[in-house]
Amino acid sequence: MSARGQRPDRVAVTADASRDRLPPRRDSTAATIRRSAVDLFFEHGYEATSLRTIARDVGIQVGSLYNHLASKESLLYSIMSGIIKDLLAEHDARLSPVSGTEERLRAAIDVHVFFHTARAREVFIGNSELRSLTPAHRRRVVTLRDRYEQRFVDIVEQGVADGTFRARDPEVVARAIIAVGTSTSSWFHPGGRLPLDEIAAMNTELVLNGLAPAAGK
Amino acid sequence: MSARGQRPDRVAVTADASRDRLPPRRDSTAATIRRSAVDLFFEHGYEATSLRTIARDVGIQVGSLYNHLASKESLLYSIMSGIIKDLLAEHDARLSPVSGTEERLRAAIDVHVFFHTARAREVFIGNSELRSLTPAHRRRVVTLRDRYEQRFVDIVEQGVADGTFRARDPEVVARAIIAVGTSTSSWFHPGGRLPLDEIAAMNTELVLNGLAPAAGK
Amino acid sequence: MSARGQRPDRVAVTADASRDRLPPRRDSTAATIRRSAVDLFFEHGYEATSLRTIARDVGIQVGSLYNHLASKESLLYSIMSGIIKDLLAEHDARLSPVSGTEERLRAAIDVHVFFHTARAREVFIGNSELRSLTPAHRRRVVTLRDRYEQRFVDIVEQGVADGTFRARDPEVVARAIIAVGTSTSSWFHPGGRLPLDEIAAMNTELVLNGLAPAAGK
Amino acid sequence: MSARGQRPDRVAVTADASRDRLPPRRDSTAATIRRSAVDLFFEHGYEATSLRTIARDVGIQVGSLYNHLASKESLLYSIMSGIIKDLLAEHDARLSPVSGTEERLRAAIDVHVFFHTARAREVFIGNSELRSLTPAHRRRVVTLRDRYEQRFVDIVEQGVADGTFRARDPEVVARAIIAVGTSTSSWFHPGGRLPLDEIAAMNTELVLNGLAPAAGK
DNA sequence: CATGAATGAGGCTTCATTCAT
DNA sequence: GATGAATGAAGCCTCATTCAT
Repeated sequence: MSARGQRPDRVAVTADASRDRLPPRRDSTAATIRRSAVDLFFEHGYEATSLRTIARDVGIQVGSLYNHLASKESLLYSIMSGIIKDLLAEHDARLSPVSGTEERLRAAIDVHVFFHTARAREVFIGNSELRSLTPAHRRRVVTLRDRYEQRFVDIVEQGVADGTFRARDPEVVARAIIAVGTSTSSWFHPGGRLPLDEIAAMNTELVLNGLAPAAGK
Repeated sequence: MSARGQRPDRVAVTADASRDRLPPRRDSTAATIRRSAVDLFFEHGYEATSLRTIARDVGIQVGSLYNHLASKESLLYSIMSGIIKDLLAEHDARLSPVSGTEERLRAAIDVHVFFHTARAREVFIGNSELRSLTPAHRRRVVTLRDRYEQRFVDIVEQGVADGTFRARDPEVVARAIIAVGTSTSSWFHPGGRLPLDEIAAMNTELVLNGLAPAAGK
Repeated sequence: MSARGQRPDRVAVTADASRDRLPPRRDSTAATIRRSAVDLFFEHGYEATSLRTIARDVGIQVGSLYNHLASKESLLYSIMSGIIKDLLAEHDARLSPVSGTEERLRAAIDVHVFFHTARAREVFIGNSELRSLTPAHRRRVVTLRDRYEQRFVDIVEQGVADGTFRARDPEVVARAIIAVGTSTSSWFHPGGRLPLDEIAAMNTELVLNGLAPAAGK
Repeated sequence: MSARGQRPDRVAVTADASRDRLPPRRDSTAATIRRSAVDLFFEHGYEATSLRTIARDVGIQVGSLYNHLASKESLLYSIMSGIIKDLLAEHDARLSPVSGTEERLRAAIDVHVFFHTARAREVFIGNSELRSLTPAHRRRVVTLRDRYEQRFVDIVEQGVADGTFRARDPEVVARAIIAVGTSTSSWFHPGGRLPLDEIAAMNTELVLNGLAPAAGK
């Protein structure tokens, strides 16, 4: 709960790596499009955002977009699958060296909150635009999301098994934990009344207390 | 935590009674439209739902819709403001006779979870379509939502004041509590592995334990 | 050119007689509709005026309009044929006692200008909405208009025959005279810089001078 | 009044040259749209003309129109402001070398009549569709029209000042002159009983006689 | 790679008209 | 006579997508 200050950037770094892969030249048009799309999908929603708007934001003509993407939906899919893959990668990278059950849950919540805040717009899209995906694409994204959720279930189950936690149903609890962290990203904004690491700490505390075996009624 | 079985219906009664009337015959066209809209907005989103689709679902011509509504947006607004008003009413009705702080929080979580599950589709719309409202309408809905959130903040603050709860920041905690309950409605479906009242109980337990003063570090 | 003050009302009286024919009871709904239609057709044009707007102006529902009219077009036709019939009647009533050629032209211009100003809105509609009539209705209105125009041609021809006027082509001149008077109604408004009878006098003077045989080059 | 035969073409040249080019082949789509719109607005009026109809006339899809115009109203505005600007330019070009007051009025009437006849459809639109313009656009067109009218007022005032004309009110007279010329365009059609230059001559004669100082009463 | 024009479908909304009550 | 709801057509405009240049 102490040295939390340096984490946000670490999170952000990994996250955006995918964006400028092999040729680290100046910003490719494709990357600019992706960034515009994230902003606009976040602000107005996928359905309410037209390719015209994206093109205007990027500074090219609508037709030119098709040199960089196959369809509007494929653009959404690439954003949605990208963000969840990044989240999984971040989670795994951060959790792999941690061993104690409680410490693992702390770390998991931590990554979750910071990632959701650092990349709030993409995460928001990831949570709200599932309906607009092709069935095939939707299935793939849902699979990734389930995989992430399972990470939390595993930790809670492990904790229940080794006596660290007390929980009637690890799945329900895992979802509650995720919801707490996710919801933070929807109202937190930098420069507000409280700094992010303090909010994260409170969330963690609430959850860990809630799971503490001694506290049972 | 005991006699929780009979509550769901009690909750649902106030608001959508018309929906589950026994003879599903003649209902006012306006009510049918509203019901169709709720279903379709929930399933495909407001932007992705066309009035054509609603009209087809209702069984009238598109133009005929305008005998019952002023615009597509006004339909959305009436749904969104309606659900939050119902929620507030339900909360107040259920909480008014309860006095102990912990009991009040229990009751609040209870109403929240059951309401969110009984009317999951409207609630979901209420949480995701703010962007599609007119600025004026958006402001009104946000005001109502803030009012509801404040109910939880008040309870937590009261609990902190009288020593029932321990919380560093009542606002953050209130939001976490709401998020836990709200999120349940997005994955729960009747007939699943667990009954709703059990899930609600687990959420309540998690939260109350999390706030228990004894559990402090 | 002297006692012109009493004429406007005389003109107006005949004109509106048709409106409240046999039962001089309180304003029939039909008359109210007609008056609203004249105002709205004048201000926004026939095509741009919806029956909804007329109904709102009258204070009834759209459907109720059909208790008083057969169709939107028939409403227009009744206005258009009514105004031209009134104009013809006015012209004939005023001209019948006048005998000298120049005096007859003076009187004709006079009636024309005052009628066009007293009932400017209907006249404007009569001049601009021919296109919106049914072919059959259009033919009838055009016939009436031609009949009115012929009144002026007759006077000019008579004047040319008896040496009062000099004109190469009476038809062209007659149309010019009518145009001068008609155009006045499109810019004149009571309370402006000049009173109507003075404007009419100037128009008459211009035309009579233009036709004076002595003035020929 | 002498060599008037060659003028019509001179008048028409400036503005609509493209319309009567010999090979009626490939024209820009934008120009084709404009031409269709002029024809259809003239024949049925702006409100009664749908973009559907224009598109069909041009031979493209309705949506494709929007590659060439911003809105239906902007199309109307471009036609209306274009015609009055052309008229002003034509007037100035033709009047600039003429010096005598009477000669200037002759020339002005001449240009007016021929322009109004050569481009009768656009002029008609310009005179009848003001109501359908945006307030801002309407203001701009009205300003241009006032400027044109002022040209005639100036000439008449000059004539009154130097004794060439006799007129009680130059503004009223100027409007009468314009009305005579404008009205001609509404009934004249080539191949009729009289050639255009003869009609124009008669109008000019009527007006000049009407203004002749000797003819005073 | 970018452009500009075309497509065809569909968006929300308004219209005149009809008709049972 | 008035009402309110229904119809079916049509209004203007925007959309994602394609393709020749």
